[in-house]
Amino acid sequence: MQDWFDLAKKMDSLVLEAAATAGLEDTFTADIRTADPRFGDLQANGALPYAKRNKANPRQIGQSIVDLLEKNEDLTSKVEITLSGPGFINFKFKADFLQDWLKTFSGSEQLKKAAAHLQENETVVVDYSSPNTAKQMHIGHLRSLIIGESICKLLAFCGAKVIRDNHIGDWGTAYGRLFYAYKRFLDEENLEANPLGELERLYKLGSKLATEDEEVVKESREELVKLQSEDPEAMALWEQVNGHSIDGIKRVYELFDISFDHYLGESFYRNMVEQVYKELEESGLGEESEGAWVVFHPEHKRYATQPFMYRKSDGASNYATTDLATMLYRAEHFKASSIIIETDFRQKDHFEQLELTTQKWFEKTGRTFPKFSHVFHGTIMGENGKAMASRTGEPVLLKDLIAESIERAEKIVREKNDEKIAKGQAALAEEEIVAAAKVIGTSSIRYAELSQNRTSDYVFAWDKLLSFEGNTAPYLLYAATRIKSIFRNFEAADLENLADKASNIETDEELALARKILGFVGVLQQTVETLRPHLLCTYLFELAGAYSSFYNANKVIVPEADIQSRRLMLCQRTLDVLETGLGLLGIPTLERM
RNA sequence: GCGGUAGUAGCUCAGCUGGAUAGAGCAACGGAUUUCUAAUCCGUGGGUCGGGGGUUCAAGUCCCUCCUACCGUGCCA
Repeated sequence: MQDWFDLAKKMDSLVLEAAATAGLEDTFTADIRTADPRFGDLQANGALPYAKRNKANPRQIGQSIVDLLEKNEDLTSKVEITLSGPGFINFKFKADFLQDWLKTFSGSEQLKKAAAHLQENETVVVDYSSPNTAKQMHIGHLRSLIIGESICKLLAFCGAKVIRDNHIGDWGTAYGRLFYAYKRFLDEENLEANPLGELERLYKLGSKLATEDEEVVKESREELVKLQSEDPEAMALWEQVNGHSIDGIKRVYELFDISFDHYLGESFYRNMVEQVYKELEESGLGEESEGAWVVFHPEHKRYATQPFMYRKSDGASNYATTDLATMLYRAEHFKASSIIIETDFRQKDHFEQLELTTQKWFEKTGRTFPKFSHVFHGTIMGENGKAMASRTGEPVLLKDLIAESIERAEKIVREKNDEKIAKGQAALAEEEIVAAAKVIGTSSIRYAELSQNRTSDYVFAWDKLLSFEGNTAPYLLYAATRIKSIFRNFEAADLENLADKASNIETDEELALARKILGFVGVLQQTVETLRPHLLCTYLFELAGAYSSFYNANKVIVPEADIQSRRLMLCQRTLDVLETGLGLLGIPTLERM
């Protein structure tokens, strides 16, 4: 039974085996996918394209495979096999099999253990969030942080070794102006209370003064030159500013319960740029153009003429240089088999050029090029169709966004609680209300972010984000809470080994729920392959829907012990998958809400 | 100019990389509640998948061509 965890994979191998026995060429692919529930659970569509390529009759090809599969008694005891339409092979799992599966893969630990082979032996460096220092985190930083963290959790769950690396922008040209202002206008109290706010204020002040006064520009440039030549005094100030900056950033991460393994910002790579210059020149990839050093890719339609500049005409490095050094460090020091960078879609060109360049550079120097993925996301739009901003035109700060979300959530929790009191139901204690509001508030922001296809822009609307209906975090949290509420009627011992005491699942709602639970593995795999968490969200929403339908139509606590056991078992498995899935999105469940 | 990402129900979005009669949620309308938490469930109506052409057994999905929005395109990151 263990090899049935990944149903699509199992069916794929069985169909391929049958195809080979039937004498089909090895160009045959099973093409397993989830089927429309009308037809079954899974379907194999491979007969159609194969027949087309070989000018054969697809139904005959399909029939020859079905005939062979039918001879496998172990298989036919589990699955109903039918051929239909132009040559689709449909598989419908029998109720006994659903039951066996639920019995075998019980509990989130079991799920995790079984999932751990999907990405085993992978070492993945994930670069996400990566804000610039000396600026407060605002709504523009939200997507990378939330999506990146979820990707990390997904990969780790599937058995990968994950290294969370925050590639902060801490060595940019902004420092000259910041230092100029810092030395003259620092408000120490504010720095203590709100380090990022104060640094941002100083940076803006320095920038403003520079536009008004040539002398400021000159002095700022001198500050930057001192820093880049690693003048001790400038470095000490930089260390101090950076320390405050990272403290401020971490305060925001704490609100989301996120932490990084490394903060290897651009500054970390400053002494490796010489090696990049040298190797790119020696390998013949780099060339001088208009006074700067660049890489062209003649085979590429656009990058044949659009340069990848890694050294400016004044001899200084830029972010291409540090990114190249970063690729090298991640490959050699972390021995990454895969590198993922999560940013805004506007940096697509840069990362395509980075990938092409690094690939050639590593090839010429005999290094192994890890798998590279630039995972990008669209813009969060305001309701006016432009990038999200507050009334003053400034981007909304993340700490304010979360605070408002929690506040709104608390209001709703209190309203619902008052209704409970009015109906004479058990009310939530004050701490429970506050804790629930915190979970609901932050989870709502997270889920709104993750449930969107990341490549698209999306419209941010408070009423949608905090809507407690539809495909939202509260809907899922509520489903989990109802399950736990049922369990509170039992002693822990009553809930053990339910599968052994259960009769066969039989109602439509029980069967539909069981099928949905089995679908988790396929969705997990697809989510990890495409690095698109919204696939998991869609699934969890459907799972919660299947549970709610079941809950409304089938009473769990009933006099018949065997029926009660099987329904409790379904509740347990639903909760396992729900908690596991929500956990991968960074969302904890609640006991009561 | 070149290139990228989008355009699917009134609104917000899915659509598993070419599969069977295009799906959800919200909003609208009709129903279910002596509750294992109704923050729920069941049902109804709603579509020229931006327009046009093409490829094939099969196109929302692929190729061409227009239209619209946002974005990138040599010294910011």
